[in-house]
Amino acid sequence: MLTQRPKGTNDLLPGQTEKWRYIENTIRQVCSEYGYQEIRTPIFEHTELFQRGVGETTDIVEKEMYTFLDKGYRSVTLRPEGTASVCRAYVENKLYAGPQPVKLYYVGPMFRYERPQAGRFRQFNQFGIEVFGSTNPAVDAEVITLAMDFYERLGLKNLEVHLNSVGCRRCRPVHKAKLQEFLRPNLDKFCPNCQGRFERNPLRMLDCKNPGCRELSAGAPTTTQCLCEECAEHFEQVKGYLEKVGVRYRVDERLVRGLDYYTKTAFEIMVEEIGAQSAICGGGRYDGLIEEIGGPATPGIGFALGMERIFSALAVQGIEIPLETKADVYLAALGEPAVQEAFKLQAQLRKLHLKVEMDYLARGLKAQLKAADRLKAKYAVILGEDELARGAATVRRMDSGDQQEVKLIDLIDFLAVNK
RNA sequence: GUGGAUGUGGCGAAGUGGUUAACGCACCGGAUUGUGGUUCCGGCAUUCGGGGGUUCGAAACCCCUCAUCCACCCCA
Repeated sequence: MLTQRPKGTNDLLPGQTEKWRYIENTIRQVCSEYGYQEIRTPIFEHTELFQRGVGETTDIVEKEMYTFLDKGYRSVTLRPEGTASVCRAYVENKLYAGPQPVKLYYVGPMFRYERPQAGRFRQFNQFGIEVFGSTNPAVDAEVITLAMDFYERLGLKNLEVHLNSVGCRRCRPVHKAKLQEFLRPNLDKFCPNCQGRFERNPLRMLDCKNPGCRELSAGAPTTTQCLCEECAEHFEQVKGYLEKVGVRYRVDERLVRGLDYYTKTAFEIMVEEIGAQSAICGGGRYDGLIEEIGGPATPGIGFALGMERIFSALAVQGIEIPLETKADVYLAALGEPAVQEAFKLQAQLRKLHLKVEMDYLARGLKAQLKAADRLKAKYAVILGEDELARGAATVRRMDSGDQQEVKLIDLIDFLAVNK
C-alpha cells in the first residue's frame, strides 16, 4: 500500500513526461493561433458548483464525484470536468464586462470516482476550450475545427465527428413530450435503467446501448425533427460552416451528451480501435449554463478532450512523438584531478546552453563511454591523466569514432563551433 | 456498483505437489592493465502479491484478502 499509487492514478515517468510536454506544446500552439487564452482554475470547488453546473441527474454528480468535507465542514469536490469551473470564473471575475467573445482554454487533471479500465482513470487530464458571449454558429464550427486541427497536427487519422443538435429551452419540452408519447406504450419492455430515465430525461433513452432498448426506440422522434426554427437554422449553419472548411462530420441523431447543460450543438469525436472508450473528445453549446449558476444570460460553447486517450490513439496508430536529444557532450574523466577539471568544463559548456553530462559514479572509461552512447551524445570528451598532463583532452565523435586531441584552452570554442 | 481474467527477479515469461525456481531482455562486472553501440564469459528471486489452511513436502491444491487489467453502466 505504502508504495502503491491509488487506484486509477498514474505516475508519469521521465520519457513519458517529455511526450506530455510535446502534446501540451501543441495545445498551446494551436490555441494561440486560434486566439484562445489560457485560464487556470482551482482543482477543487464548492460541491454545489458541480451539482448545479453539471446537473443533478448526471452520472458524474450521482456517483462519480470525489467529494469531502474540509476542516471548516465545507463540502468541496475535486473537479470532475472543466466547464463548470471556467463558467464560475467567468462570472466571478466579471469577464462578461470585458470585450466579447471570451475565448479560453485549460489543461489539467480531472477526477472521477469510477472503476478504471482501458482509457478511463480516476485522475485523468483534459484539454478543453470554452467560448462565451456569442451565439454565432460559426463559433460552433470553429470549436470543432480547432479540435480536429489539433488532432491532425499530432498525426492522428480515422477520426469521426459525430454531430447533433439537442435543441433549446423552447424545443426541448416539445421533443420530450413527443418522445414520451412514443415510448410510453412499450415502457415496460425497456431496461430498468431506461425506465428510470423516462420521466427525468427520456432523451438519454435514445442513447442506451442495450440492443433491446435500441430496437424499441427505433423510429422515435429525434431532437432534430423537433427543433424550433431558430435551432434548426443554427444547426444548418453549423453544418454549412464545417463544410466550408472541409471538416467531415456525421449527423448522429442519437447523440445525447451525458451532461445536462447542453443546448443546440452537441458533438463527439470518436476513434474506433482504442477499445471501449472510443470518444476522445466531447462538447457542445450550453447557452443556459452561465445563467444557471447565477451569472448574466450568456451563451457558451466548448469541448473537453482526454489526453490519456490521445496517447492510446497515437499508440494504436503507431505514431511516435519526436524525442529530444539527451546530451550533446559527455565528459569522461579518469582520476580525481581530471574530474575536477571536467566539472569546471561542464559548467562552462552549460553556460553556452550545451547539454552536458559527466560521470558521478567514478566508473571506468568503458562504462563512461557506454553512458555517452546511451545518452546519444554527439561527443565524448576524454580527460585522463595523460591528456591532463598535456593540457588537452581527447574529443571523440560518437557516431564515427573519430577522435582528436584538443587543447583545453581551445575546447570550449571547439565544442561550441562543432555542436 | 456488477461481471470476467490475471498476479513468479526491473520487464517479459516457463514451471501446476518432491532435493539447487528454466529462459529471454534490461542492468552490473570481466575478456592482459584508458575507449561505446557486435560477440563471448560471469553476476543478478533463501523465493513465487499478502495471510491462513491441507500435506511428510506446495510457487503449484483449498479459503480469505489485496492489487492490476478488461468489460458493463457512463463517459475524456
